[in-house]
Order: sequence, then C-alpha cells, then structure tokens
Amino acid sequence: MVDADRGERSPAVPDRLVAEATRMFAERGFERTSVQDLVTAAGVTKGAMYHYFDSKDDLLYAIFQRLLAMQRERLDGYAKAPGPVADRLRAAAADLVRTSIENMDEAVIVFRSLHMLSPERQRAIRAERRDYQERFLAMVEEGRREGVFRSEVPLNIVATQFFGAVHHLGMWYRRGGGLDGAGLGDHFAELLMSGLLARD
Amino acid sequence: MVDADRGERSPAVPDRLVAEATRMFAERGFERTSVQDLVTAAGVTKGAMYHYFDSKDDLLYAIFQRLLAMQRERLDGYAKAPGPVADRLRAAAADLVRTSIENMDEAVIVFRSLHMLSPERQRAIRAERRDYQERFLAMVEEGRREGVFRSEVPLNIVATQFFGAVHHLGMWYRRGGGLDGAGLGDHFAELLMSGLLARD
DNA sequence: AAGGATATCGAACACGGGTTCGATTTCCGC
DNA sequence: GCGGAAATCGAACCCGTGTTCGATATCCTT
Repeated sequence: MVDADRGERSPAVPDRLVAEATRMFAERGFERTSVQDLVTAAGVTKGAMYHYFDSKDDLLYAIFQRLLAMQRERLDGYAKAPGPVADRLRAAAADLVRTSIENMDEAVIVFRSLHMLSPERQRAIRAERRDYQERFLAMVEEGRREGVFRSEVPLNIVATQFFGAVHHLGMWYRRGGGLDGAGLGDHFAELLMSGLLARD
Repeated sequence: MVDADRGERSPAVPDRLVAEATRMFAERGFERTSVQDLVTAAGVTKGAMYHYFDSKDDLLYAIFQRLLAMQRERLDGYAKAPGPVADRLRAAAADLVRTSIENMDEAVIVFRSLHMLSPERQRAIRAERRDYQERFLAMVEEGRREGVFRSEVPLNIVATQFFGAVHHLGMWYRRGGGLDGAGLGDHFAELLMSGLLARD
C-alpha cells in the first residue's frame, strides 16, 4: 500500500496537514489553533508533523505560497495574452476575485495572519504580493499610455482600492448568497473598469 | 496631586494603558504583545492593569468600541444633515476614510484582530459594524429611490467594495506618501460615487 | 530476506503566557 | 489627622504552548 493507496484512501500526511491547517487557521485563526488540535484533526501526532515541517510557521508559510503562486501564474497568463489591454485587465480582475472566492480559506489566512509570520517571511510574502500588484499596474499603465484609461482619480488609487476590496472579501462573502464567485468577479471587474475609465 | 496632575503631567493609568495597547497591538499584533510588555511600556504593573480591566480581551474590546462609536456618531451627522443625498453620501464616505487614517492604529487593530475577541464580543462588534453599514446603505437606497444612483452593478456591491477598500487601508497606507487622509478620502469618495452613478 | 532510510509515535521539556491575590501604598471625606 | 476605600505592587501560580528526541514501526532497495 503505497502511492496507489494514497490516491484512493486518504491523501499523504503532508497534504492532510496542510489541508487541515488551512481549514482550521481560516476558521479559528492561526494563533487559536494549537499544533495538538491540528495534528489530531489530521489523524497523526506531533512527531509526524515536525518530520515534514520545521515549525508551525512553516505550515503557515506553505499556505501563503500556494495561493500566491497560483494567482501570480494566472495573472501572467492574462498579461501575456493577445487582445486589447482593457479586456485582458477586466478578465484578470474577475479571475482574481473568482480564485479568491474559490480558495476562500487561503484568502482569509493571507489577509488576516500575515503578521504572524516571521519577519523575514513577512517580507518575502509582501514582496511577492507587491510583485503581483506591479504586474497588474503595468497593465493599467499600458492602458493609460494607449489613452484607454483616463480617470480623474489617480489610476494606482483605483487599482489599490480594488485590491483592498478583494482582500477584504473573506470578511463578508458567504457561499450561497445568491452570487457565486464568477458573478461577483464580473461585478468587481466592472466596477474597476468604471473607475479606470470614468471622467466627469 | 490629583486630577489636576493627571492633566498636566501624564494621563491617568487606564488611559495610558489603552494608549500603549493601541500602539503596540497595531505594531506587533494583539497576540504578540504580552501583558508584561504592555504594562511595562505604560509604566505600571500587571496588578494595576487588572484593577481596571478584567482581561486582556477587555482592553482590546475597549479599543474597538472607541473607534466604532466615534465613526458611527459621525455618520449619523451626515445622515441627518440637510442637502442632496449624493452630497451627504460623498461627504460621509470621505470622512470615513479620513478618520480611519487619522486613527490608523485603531483601524489596523479592528480589521486585523477582530477574531481575537471572545465570541460574544465578536458578535457585538460585528453587529455594530453591520449597523454602520446599514445606515450607510440607507443613504444609498435613498439616492436610488430618487433616481440619483443607477449603476449597472448592484448598489450594495458598490458600497461593500468601498468598505472593503477602507478596511484594507491599514495594510498599505503610510504617512508622508504625498497624500494625506483628506486627499485620499476625496479620491475614495469620488470613486464610490462614480460606481454608484455609472451606467454604460 | 536483510538492511538502512524514512515515517511515525509518544512522552517529556522548557518556557512564556494570562491571571490571581494578599500586602502595601496612596488618596479623599469626615 | 484618621480611617476606610481605591489604587498599585509584586510575586506566585497554573496551564497550554511549540518544540525536541529517542524509540518504534513501516517502507523500499538490493
């Protein structure tokens, strides 16, 4: 019973740990989730966990990276795609909202528990996120140069407000509220575009 | 040397404690600030603190309430003022941004450490905030009835995105960045209005 | 089948945390 | 100035925490 079993019975231990940690950190918060509760929920003991992760911090860091790496990769897709920049930007924005909602647990953790990471790792994550926003802003800038975006409000403020709203999703969005991730993504993207285009 | 002294030398102990707690909770986070560090910074001992506050939680709760009560009161002012609803809403929005920036420490704590409160108090704070948003939304609804606001995007989503962005301010706004609270408030309000008014 | 490496266990450790409480000092009305 | 109440101290307490580590079980290679 080896890899074949892992696929059919239950996931490998590291994966189970990350999965449980994601669920519990999102629900109770990082600091209110003890390592003991965590490993119990995952059906192992502390020793097993410390075999795969150097610390509780490590586990948290892994969660951060998974979501951010995924979203950065997706953004790259839109940035490099052909077509008008306005369309690509709108699609990228809607996609960010959608993936944030579909990975709500991770999203909640990222925006709520960043300051629980060790300082170096905080810096690393912040850098990654800054990188994401800069790539995003590069598309906005591209649109501005082409004369597509010409808002009264500084464009980076428009984009920043959008990011703020996205990061805050975890605080209020609940499933089954009559609006799924894709629907909300469309609205959010629409709102972003109206901000970038508006001129009164 | 009593009240007169409190006014001229240093604030009363409970005030000092709240002030230090606000600063430290915002900087290091609630859970990374020990009661010992806190009382040392405030120049007293644990006993003094536990004389005024039942728990560390109590202290946190006091910080929450101060900011929320202040902002709710201000919102009421705009809601009850005379004049077109669009103007009042814009002013209220700009004011929320401004007061959030001027009380950045409290704002950071509110949005970052809500889940550290005891469940009952979490509920209480959430209820207060919901109340705030409902009053705000009532003005939006007023404008919709009058035909002033007619966005493609559902109005409550526009408003919610605005709140999200405001709550997220603490994550990126830094003083001395060439844009003060009032200036940013204007931009944010402008953006909110453009969302509420837009129709394409 | 043997052997070493990997995975998992389980108990103990070290430590800092929030909280309690009786002693001591400071304050204020009489 | 006295006396009781309020404020403050300081040390001890208890508990849960993340982490370590040697022992044991399981696996994969040869």
